[in-house]
Amino acid sequence: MQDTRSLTPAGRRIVAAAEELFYDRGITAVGVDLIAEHSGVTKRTLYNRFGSKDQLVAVYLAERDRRWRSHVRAAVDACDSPAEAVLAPFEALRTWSGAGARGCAFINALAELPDPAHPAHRIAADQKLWLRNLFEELATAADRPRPAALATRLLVLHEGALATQPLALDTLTETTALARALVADDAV
Amino acid sequence: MQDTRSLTPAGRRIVAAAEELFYDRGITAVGVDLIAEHSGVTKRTLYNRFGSKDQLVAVYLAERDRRWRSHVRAAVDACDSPAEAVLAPFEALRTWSGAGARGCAFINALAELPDPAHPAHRIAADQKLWLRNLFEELATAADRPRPAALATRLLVLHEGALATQPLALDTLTETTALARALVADDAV
DNA sequence: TCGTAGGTATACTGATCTGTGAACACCTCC
DNA sequence: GGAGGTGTTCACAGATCAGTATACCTACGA
Repeated sequence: MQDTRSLTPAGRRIVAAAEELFYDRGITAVGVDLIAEHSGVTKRTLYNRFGSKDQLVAVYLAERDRRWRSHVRAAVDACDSPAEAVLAPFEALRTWSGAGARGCAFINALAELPDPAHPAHRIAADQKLWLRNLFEELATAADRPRPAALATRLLVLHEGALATQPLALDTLTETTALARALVADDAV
Repeated sequence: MQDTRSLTPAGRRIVAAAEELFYDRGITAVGVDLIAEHSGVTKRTLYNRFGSKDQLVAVYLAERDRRWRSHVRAAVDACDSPAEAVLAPFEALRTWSGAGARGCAFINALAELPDPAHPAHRIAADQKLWLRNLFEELATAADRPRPAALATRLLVLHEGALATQPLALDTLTETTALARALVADDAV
């Protein structure tokens, strides 16, 4: 859709406020008036920029997706070995959002917007598919056997750690350990 | 809270309609008028039984939790060996809801109701904790080493399979295979 | 026979939410 | 100096939603 950097200053502030409010309080629970107020902008401007709330939701998810991918890519680039790079998304998850333990923004969005025709569905599905393919690429680069199956397993582990995040069970360390074992041990 | 069997006939129909509608379309998106209409009951009766929509949401989640636990227990009891029983929740997940691929009702509820004071949070957290403890009990009964760590890993796998369910990637078979390997192989 | 519980029918209140209309101000670039 | 893009102010429409009020009906047990 639209790129954030091509937006006007007011548009960027709106997206920033939407990112925080939608994620923290839920999409349906947050009204456009609240977003306008938090971004110091009139509701009229919001509608002039984005046309509808649904469009703003799509921009919000696309922007979060963009930031997340960039965060993961940075973690991958920071790795020394290809084997270590396979685990980079888990390291990225650890450093992504310390306090804001509200789980995955895309899974949450799907929960609130059941209509498959909503643009949020494509964005969410694309994001997970992207991560799965990244896992497969990294596994291939690290010369792991059966990279496709390994990628699916790592994706499930990743989403499981993300989904159990709001439960305050501290599952990430155990999950990362298991992922490391999966990547290291060819037998499993 | 209230047990379903202690409810009046109209009350049971309301809970049944709420279960279907809340799960399929989302809690916030479904109004009390729609639930009353689908259960063939007046809105007045709904409020006489449950007092508020929040209360009805809590009853809905508690009832789904009860049904899910009973489903898992049945799968556990149907197993021949203790080692097989550790994997029963994954088998239960496979036979739980074939078509309704909307992910975990409790995670979805948390996404829509961010207020930690809402009764839904306690119910959801209790459900995941119950599953984790069940995994630990089953792992102990099957004489697996480090049952606590294994239970956490199996919980993450379970939640990961559930979270990726709406994405239509068919992750459950791969996840079950990994869980089986985890239970079988003491090294990992 | 009478009271009580469960339920119906219908209209209504008050709040909230998305989205629009119209007039006006500022700034930059041609 | 005019035009167009950006944003403001403020009122308002239209819809939806949670929850209430009032009156009435029926079955059943003491």
